[in-house]
Formats: sequence, C-alpha cells, structure tokens
Amino acid sequence: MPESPGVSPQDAVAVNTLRVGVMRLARRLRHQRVDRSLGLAELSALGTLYRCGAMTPGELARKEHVQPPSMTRIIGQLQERGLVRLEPHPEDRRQKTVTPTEQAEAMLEASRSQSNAWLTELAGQLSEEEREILRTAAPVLHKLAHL
Amino acid sequence: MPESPGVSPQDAVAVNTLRVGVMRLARRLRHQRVDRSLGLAELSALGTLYRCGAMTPGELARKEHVQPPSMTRIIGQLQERGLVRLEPHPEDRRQKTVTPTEQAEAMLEASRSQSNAWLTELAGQLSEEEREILRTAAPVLHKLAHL
DNA sequence: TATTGTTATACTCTATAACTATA
DNA sequence: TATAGTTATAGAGTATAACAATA
Repeated sequence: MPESPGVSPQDAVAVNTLRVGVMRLARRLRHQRVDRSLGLAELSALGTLYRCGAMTPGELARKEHVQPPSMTRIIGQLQERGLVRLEPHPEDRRQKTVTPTEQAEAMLEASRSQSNAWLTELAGQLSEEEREILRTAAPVLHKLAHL
Repeated sequence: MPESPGVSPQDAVAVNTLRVGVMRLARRLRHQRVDRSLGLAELSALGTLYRCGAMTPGELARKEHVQPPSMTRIIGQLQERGLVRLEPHPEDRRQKTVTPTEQAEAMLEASRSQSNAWLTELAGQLSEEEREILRTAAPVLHKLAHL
C-alpha cells in the first residue's frame, strides 16, 4: 500500500493519540460555553461573518454549508438580538448585505476570552516542560487544521 | 487578577492559537466521516459503551448528557443495527444492561482507521520538523484533554 | 413512596418545494 | 428565463410530562 513519504509506523500511534486528544478537547471546549442563549449555528455564522466581513445571505449560507432558508432563519435570530444589520445591496436590488454590529464583536470577544481562560486554567495543571511543548506545537496544529 | 503560576502573556497567544486549531481540526474530522448512516449521538453513545463497557440505559444517558427518553431512542437505533444487545439486569429487574456487540467493535475500528488515514494524509503536507513537533505534542495534548 | 425505563407530546432545527421580486 | 431571498411545510432529533413496573 502506498504511503505518504516520511510516514513511519510510530506516526500511526501519534496520529491516533492526536486525533483522540483533539476530539476530546474540542468536545470539552464546546460543552463548557456558558452563554447558551445563542445556538451553535448562529454562533458559527456570526463568527464567519466577523472573520470574513459583510456578505450576502447566499454567500454566508454556502460558507456555512447550510441551505438558504435555514440562513434566513439564522440571520433573523441574529438580527433580533442586534448582532447583525441588513442593508440593501449596492448593485443588485434582489440581494442584501449582512453586516456584524459592534455588539457582535463584543460578544464574540467575550466568548473567546472565556474559552481561553478555561483552557489556560486547564493547562496550568501541566508541568512547565509540557506547556513548553504545547507552546511550540500550537502554531503547527493551527497550520495543520487550516491546510 | 490572580493567575495560575507560570502562565505568561505569551501563553495567552499560544492558548488562543491552540484553541482555534483544535476546534477547527475537530470540526473537519467530524465533517469528513463517510459513514453517515449512524447519527452523531448514536456513534458517541456506542463509543462510550465500548470504552467503558456494558452499563444500564440510565448510566449511559448520564454519561452522554442526554435525557433518558432520548437514550431509549438511541439504544433502539443501535439495537436495530445489531450494534448493542439488551439483557436483564442481574440484581434489579427494573433495570437493563446494554452491551456492545462484536459488530460494534468492527464498526468503531473501521471508523477510527478511516479518520486516522485522513489525518495522516493531511499531516503528510507538513515538513518533517513540523511532524516531529506534533509527534512530541500528541501525548501532551491527549493528557490535557483528559485532565 | 422513590426509582428505572418507556410512551405521549411538543419544540427546535434543518431541509425541500413553492412563491415573490428583481435581473 | 434565471437568480436571490422568503414563506410554507415536512422530517429529524431532543426535551418535558405522564405512565408502568419494580424496589
């Protein structure tokens, strides 16, 4: 069987360990979020909107792998809470532009810092050597996740 | 503000990088699973059952953070596919014992190896130095996730 | 009387199909 | 005629409440 170059049997163990660790940590991170008022789909859409900037509902639906009617509903919920603003599209009167508000930024920042605080406290239970290993690995893991 | 001992400002950046990487990688791992016939709740319950061994529906519901009626439904689906067996509880005739079958082990193993293959291929796009960093970090991340 | 598990029912979320308005 | 977004409706999945069996 063909293998990627440089992939050894010991990688198989490491890959499995990495996968289990990532899945479990992500599950715990997801589970510890305190603000339960906003659904996961809403939160994810808002995050994408904040990261990529204003876009049309259709574009956002494609990016979130959700059907347009679902996005209509998601945007409705976000609008109700003042987290996004809908404006007419400058060129095409069929389309609209969804823009995140300042309130959205504050909310996302609060959510992020809460998660980071939790993770920091958890990492505080590791030894200094272990934390150093994670400090080095963090950018690599980030790169891997975005390949 | 009180901080854990040994947590420096540069840790704040690393923690954020780690969190984003973990969440994104987990999302992609979840998304790439091919066998869509079984729901996420069913798969998770089966995994717990396999990891922790046979238990009652109530216990499983608590471990999965799901209400008893939902667990009844989940177990029903697993039973239909021959992945679990229900037996009378030896001591208490109100309770039952849910046991994973040999088929369940095969299915979970197939699912695991598929995910590992995907992750291995992704890691193949990194440099040897980067892979070495992840090899070292994998057990630490695993430990962190299970603290 | 308390507890385990199930059934009945309602609610949330998402999808597909039909509709309205613009292009 | 095609496209962007919405509305109408149906299908999963989950929860709460009521129930049956057992402790």
